[in-house]
Amino acid sequence: MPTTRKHHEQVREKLLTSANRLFNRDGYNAVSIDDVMAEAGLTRGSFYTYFASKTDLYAQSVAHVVDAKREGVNGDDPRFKADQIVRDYLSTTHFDAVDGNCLMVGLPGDIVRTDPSIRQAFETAVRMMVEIFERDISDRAEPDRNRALAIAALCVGGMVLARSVDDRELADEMRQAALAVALTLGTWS
Amino acid sequence: MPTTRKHHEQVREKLLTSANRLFNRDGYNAVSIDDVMAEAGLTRGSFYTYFASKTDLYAQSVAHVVDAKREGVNGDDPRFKADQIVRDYLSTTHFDAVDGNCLMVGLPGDIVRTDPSIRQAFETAVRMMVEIFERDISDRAEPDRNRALAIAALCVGGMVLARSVDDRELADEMRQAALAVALTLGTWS
DNA sequence: TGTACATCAGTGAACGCGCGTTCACTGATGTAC
DNA sequence: TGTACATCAGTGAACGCGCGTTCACTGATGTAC
Repeated sequence: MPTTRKHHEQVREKLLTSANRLFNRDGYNAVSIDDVMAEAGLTRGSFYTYFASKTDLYAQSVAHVVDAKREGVNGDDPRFKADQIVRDYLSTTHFDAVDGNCLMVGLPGDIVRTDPSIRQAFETAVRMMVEIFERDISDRAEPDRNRALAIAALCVGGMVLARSVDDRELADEMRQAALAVALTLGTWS
Repeated sequence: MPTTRKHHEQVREKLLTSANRLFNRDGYNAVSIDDVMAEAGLTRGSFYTYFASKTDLYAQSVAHVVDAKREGVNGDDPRFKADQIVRDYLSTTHFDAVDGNCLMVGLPGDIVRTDPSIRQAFETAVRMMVEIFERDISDRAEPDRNRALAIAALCVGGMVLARSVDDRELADEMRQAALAVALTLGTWS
């Protein structure tokens, strides 16, 4: 083999990480293939050595985040406890798009509707989140699954709404309300 | 005046209604100006007689829905009671995009971020919704506003997630969980 | 009432731009002998 | 150890398409006289 498999895997990894950050920050449409390649110091031509298409890159980005999360979930790391996930998700850091791990927020509805591979990637992500929430809901007397699903909806909806509104104060209020109610639902506060 | 002002207003109205349905069904990007004009039996050229740009059309569409809702809100029509709004929002009808009134679900994040006029239109919409929820929460003992905000987040998040997932069963589960928890929060069930 | 004119909705071709995708080619590197 | 070869990452120009936007022009209609 003229170029090593390891090298290929490293570059792919790097591209996924960049894509991840860019997609989350700017949204699917606003990120061009040039942008992603440039972050890795490459030009557009070699993109197709790594991915079949832009939607493929997106789907793989989602899967990449999920894989990273999955690894942490079974350990003791408090970052992967449900309440911390919710706090991170609805944090100002994620809101200001400095950093964040939810690709859903930036994806236009038309692409989701068209591409089943993306929907499948999201599905895995959603299932994992809901599973964690369900597992970590402290008080098990009541129907958990509904609450776990609702917490996921609160996170995404809270962030989408906060980001869609012009007034920063209203945005913050929305984030904080979503967070407060989500924590209550999980009986984490 | 060679062509009547009334005519202008009628056509504009028709375009907004079409745009509304199309945007909601297919998402911002997937709807072209041609599509909107075709629904009114016109060709693309005259679009700019009515709107300054595509984003202007979008912003006005949002405002149009808000105006329509606002009229109904103060009457006795049960369709404008908070619990019915939530039920409609999280209904299968809205999910299947046969009909629906939330333009937020179909708008890509990049456009929201770029265009302040759209964010302002959304802001008005969000404020109105939250206001209705707040007003109609039956039990006033607890902090209402947080709950009202959370209900809005639940609606949007529930629908976005349901639409982003490949498995219809999971999608239905998500919708129903969001609905159930939203109704509980409003103490409407 | 009838005629000339001004206005503006509507037309459809053309423009321009962004961007995903393709392609012929280069050059570095690992492998075979 | 050294040399020829095959492989494949990487390049950058070019293609093609969709679509928002512009523009010169037409034609219908309300208004002025």
